Amino acid sequence: MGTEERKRREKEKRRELIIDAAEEVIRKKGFESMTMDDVAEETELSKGTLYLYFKNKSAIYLGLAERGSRLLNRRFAKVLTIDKPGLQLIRQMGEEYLDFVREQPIYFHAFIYYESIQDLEFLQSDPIAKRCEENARENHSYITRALQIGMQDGSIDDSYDAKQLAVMIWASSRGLVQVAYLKNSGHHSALLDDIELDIESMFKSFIHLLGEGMAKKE
Amino acid sequence: MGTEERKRREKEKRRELIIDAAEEVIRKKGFESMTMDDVAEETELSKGTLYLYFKNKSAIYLGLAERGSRLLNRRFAKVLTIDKPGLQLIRQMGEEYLDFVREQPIYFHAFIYYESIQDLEFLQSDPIAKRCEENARENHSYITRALQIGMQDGSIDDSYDAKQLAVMIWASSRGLVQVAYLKNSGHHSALLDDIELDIESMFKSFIHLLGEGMAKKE
DNA sequence: CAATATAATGACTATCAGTCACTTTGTGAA
DNA sequence: TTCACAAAGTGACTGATAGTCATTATATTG
Repeated sequence: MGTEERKRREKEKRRELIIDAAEEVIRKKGFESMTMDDVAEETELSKGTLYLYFKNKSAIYLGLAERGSRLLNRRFAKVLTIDKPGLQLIRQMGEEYLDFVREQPIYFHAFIYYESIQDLEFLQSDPIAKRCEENARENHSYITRALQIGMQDGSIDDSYDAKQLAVMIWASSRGLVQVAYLKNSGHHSALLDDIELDIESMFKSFIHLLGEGMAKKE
Repeated sequence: MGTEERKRREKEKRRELIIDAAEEVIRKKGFESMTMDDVAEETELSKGTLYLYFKNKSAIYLGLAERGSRLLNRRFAKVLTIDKPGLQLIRQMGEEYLDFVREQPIYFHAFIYYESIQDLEFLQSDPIAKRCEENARENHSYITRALQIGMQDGSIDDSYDAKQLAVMIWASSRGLVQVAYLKNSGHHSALLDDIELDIESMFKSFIHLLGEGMAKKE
């Protein structure tokens, strides 16, 4: 009988509901202020039950990061279906990343949280952490793919190593996007206010700069 | 009598000692695991006394960020004294940043912490937070200065806005440097391991890429 | 329907940030 | 030097909250 299977699916569904609730609580109270009691109330479960579905609070945050990285990957995958030069695809992915952070800042916060986890044991044993890792890998592969396309169509200098370049683009964009995140979320910074910069145009400018650097020289 | 002044200095000294202790505790136990009791023990003060010098635990972390940003600024200021083309100076600052994070990862962690603070009230009232802000501004001015030098000596394309470009360089480098930090600190990432990349060379490559992008075209 | 397994519960414990009534130390006037 | 007062220091206490576990409720199955 498919009881076994049904149970597994129901458990997965419940996990998703708990993550939904966590998202809702964070929307109301902020990321760091979320408590397990809040999530319990929001889900209408008891606190103890939460721990049947998630090892600890970290695991819930990780669940958010996993969901976020999945959503981001979906956007990137879509970009790859567009028929344009590789360099354009990279540009488009940058735009998507920025939009993503603006529309769903909670997930970006969860990424930051994920990266702050130092507990190796936890990172290697938890299946959600594993999926985060896989998602990061998938994300990297999309960027690499776009670069390879660009190298073939001549829009990107093929003397670079695509995989390494992908890491560079990913990491540096992350830095830029984080600035966007900081501006959006509470963290006020007079420096950023002063410099008359809407992030949008700065990001465009940055991608242009990268493009210049990557472009094939004659 | 200079009693007033002496007291002020002693208070400042004590604050520094507490930050020293916090650093030591973090070295032993990790950033997030530091407790006020730990710091109290390390300083051989009572917990209550800590609160006479720091409003709360956040303020101690902030103290670390302030110290860190001061040290980083010192490095950047030094670079500016070198007589080389602007583009070279930017390159050198990148190297310094990377070294800094490798040698003093605790401060970089404190930067991340600082950025995660959302409490506007606290950020605007706390004098240490103010100094962090000032340090960030100073840091930005060093990068801007190097860019301006580069624009004058022709090593950097002067069609960019120096201030805006400085933010872009700062933010993107931050992303790269963070990868270095992740590799060093506990956070294991199979993705980063797989791609045969020592950060050193990737960072060099990135600065080269930026350089290409910023370089004056004929 | 009874026996057993699985899921859910919430009172409880441990930890830790932050407080405050009390004690100790320092200062300056008599 | 001594006393009164102020400033600095203390640690037991409180409140919040992550995580546990003995107990209860529900589902499954022979």
